[in-house]
Amino acid sequence: MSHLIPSGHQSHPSHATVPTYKWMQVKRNVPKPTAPKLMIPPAEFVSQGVLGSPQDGMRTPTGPQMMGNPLLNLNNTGRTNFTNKQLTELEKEFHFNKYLTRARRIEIASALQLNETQVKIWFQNRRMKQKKRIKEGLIVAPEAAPTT
Amino acid sequence: VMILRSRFLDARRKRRNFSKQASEILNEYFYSHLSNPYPSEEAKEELARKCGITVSQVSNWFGNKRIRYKKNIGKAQEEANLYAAKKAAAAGASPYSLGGASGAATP
DNA sequence: ATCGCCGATCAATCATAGGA
DNA sequence: CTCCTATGATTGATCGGCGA
Repeated sequence: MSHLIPSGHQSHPSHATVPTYKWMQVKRNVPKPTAPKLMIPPAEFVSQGVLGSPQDGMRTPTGPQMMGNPLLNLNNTGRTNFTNKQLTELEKEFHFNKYLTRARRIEIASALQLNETQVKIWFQNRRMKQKKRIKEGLIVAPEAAPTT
Repeated sequence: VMILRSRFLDARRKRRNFSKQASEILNEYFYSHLSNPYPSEEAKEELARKCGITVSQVSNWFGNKRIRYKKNIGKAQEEANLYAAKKAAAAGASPYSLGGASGAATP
């Protein structure tokens, strides 16, 4: 307990201003402000994100920086908009294996035009999603699950 | 356009606002722990029971609350803060320990 | 030393509920 | 009923910690 005290302060002496705690200043290395152009070669449908967002912050570019594929459907915020085709394939693969091997990951990433990291992350998130669903009692439980 | 996609796939997105009382409980916890509004798993479970919602919903609520609070620092947020903080103190029935530590505005 | 996974969280967005 | 804001849920990606 020592890192949740307000930091600098700059509040106004008048009303009881609430101090600014660290969690309020947490900023993550959001992908990349993705710049200028927008291109959508295939008239494929993107799962979400079609609105235009204003404002965009600037974060330290030095980071995981996983992008490298110039032909990803990036959102103005830098977030990738997976196509239904990609999601369908990933979902299909997931039902086959909950975990991927390096080789399989490369195959899928290549086939779907995604980074290995994105495929890896997608599976990671997918596993967590399934775990959450099982936890909330929707869908069947794993298999050999000793309910005792 | 083909925005119809969601109609089926995201039907689950049928949202229902939490009860006024549940929101009250969540806000009370949030503002009384403003210095660190990250309830533990156990705390989330308790809040979930008291609010009659799931733990995931409690997590979603805090996640949204934190992000949205940050986006309003310097706005009516501080107002709501004082409001809730005082209210929580007055109620005095909340088993939550004041996490603030600092300020204590109780002259 | 490096890499994948987990658990939690972030941040942006979607879609709807509720109020003016 | 229409317009706009509040709010719950979803999800690609990040952060810190663990283990192999």
